[in-house]
Amino acid sequence: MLNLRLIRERPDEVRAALARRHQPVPLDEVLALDERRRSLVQEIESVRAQVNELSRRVGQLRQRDPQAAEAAKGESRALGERVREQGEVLAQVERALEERLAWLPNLPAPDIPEGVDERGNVVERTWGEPRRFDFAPRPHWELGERLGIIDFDRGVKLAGTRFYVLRGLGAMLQRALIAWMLDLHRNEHGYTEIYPPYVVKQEIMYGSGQLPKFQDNLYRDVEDDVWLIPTAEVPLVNLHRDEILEPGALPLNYVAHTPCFRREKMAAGRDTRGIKRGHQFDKVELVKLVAPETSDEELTRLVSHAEDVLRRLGLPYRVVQLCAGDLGFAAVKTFDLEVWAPGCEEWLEVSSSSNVGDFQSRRANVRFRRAAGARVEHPHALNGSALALPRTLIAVLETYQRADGTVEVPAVLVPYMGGVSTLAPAAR
RNA sequence: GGAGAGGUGGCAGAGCGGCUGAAUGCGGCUGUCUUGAAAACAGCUAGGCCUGAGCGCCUCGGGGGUUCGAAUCCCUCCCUCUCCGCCA
Repeated sequence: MLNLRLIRERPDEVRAALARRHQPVPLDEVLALDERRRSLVQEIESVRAQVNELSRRVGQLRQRDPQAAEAAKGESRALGERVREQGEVLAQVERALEERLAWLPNLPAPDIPEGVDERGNVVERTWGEPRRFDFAPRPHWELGERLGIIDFDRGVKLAGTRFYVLRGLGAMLQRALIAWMLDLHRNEHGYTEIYPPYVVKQEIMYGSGQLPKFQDNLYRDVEDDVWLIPTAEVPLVNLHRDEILEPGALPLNYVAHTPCFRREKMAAGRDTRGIKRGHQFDKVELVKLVAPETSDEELTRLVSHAEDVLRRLGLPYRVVQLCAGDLGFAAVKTFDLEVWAPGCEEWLEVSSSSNVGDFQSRRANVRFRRAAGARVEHPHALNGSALALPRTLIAVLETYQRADGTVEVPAVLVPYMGGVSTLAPAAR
């Protein structure tokens, strides 16, 4: 949610910033509705003040001068009627305004690249050398089936297209990755581990910006009106909803592992091969709530924490900065990490880290105080995947495969695999 | 799921339908005193809205209603607690 006051006071700046996204935005409607709302509020409040004054007088007069009291009552009643009528108009205007406001994306940071879509993204740097093979590396769907660790057919049998089953050492390898990543972020990067609900109420989805715009991509239980989370970012960002954080509470650093559920309506038909894009996948997510002036440097730190995972796994990757036109709805600035998958021969987005400024804390009504008695402010929020499991799994399998079709387990994961250091076909 | 009790400020806890945005206590902040601290005393101590300051408006779990006027009465939903049932 953008600050309405900012839109009102500096509409041209806001308009210019939003234009960089290359999407139409109904800013003029917002301004007109705001104008209308303010004039209605003024009118209603002044009439209501009169009603309050009259009521006070009725209270004083009712013993002393019943007749005058009755007169005041009549006057007040008429005014009250007016307040009610105008109040309904105001409610309509406010609903319309909130609706428009809810659809406005965040303002891109001034220092990010210009661009219309992903073609405008900029590769910041790369790490590691893609491995050279003296045989033709297989894609993970072949490796997975030959090893008996990825079962596509039975996934479809159980839940339909875009679902799969991990089996044996495949399931174990994912679990090892999860446990190892959580430990890394907790022990070395200073995050607090959270186990959140995997379903949330509607207003929680609104708070992190998933609703109203991305309704089509969410799963939902209509009977209880709860929504399956598409990322742990949703519950984590809303953890302190409607709270005023004590001085000294920031920065808050959270890590959570959750499944993520996405209907992928917008990406229908894309990436249908393998486990790159499914309706259900696991992810280890990092979320920070920080003082506004620190959020830019905190983003750098967050990205480095995600990078650390790839480095320790020995997986070559590149850091991509998103241009203004490719930025997510809530984001101010975003860096993606793309890992090299030698089997399918593409760069896979395993992580996306964003500074969202106060966009989410405004929507979720999260506030903090710098000192006792100081005014309340909205903290900045940041989120980043570290990492998304299926794509990490793809990179591990394809990178560490051998000519005979077995796969070496990266050294850091062996202790988490109960000592297993090789994925082989017969293994259970 | 059934029965009962209850939801008021950071916490505890009052509140005949009218000067109660809310007594009182605790906690917190500031000041006096003190070398310093404690104690004592005094003051302050919710959030939000608006041509931004005006003896302005809103909020006592959410929403709706009655009334000139609702924390206080009515309806409804949500949540918490106790007991019973069920259960990973």
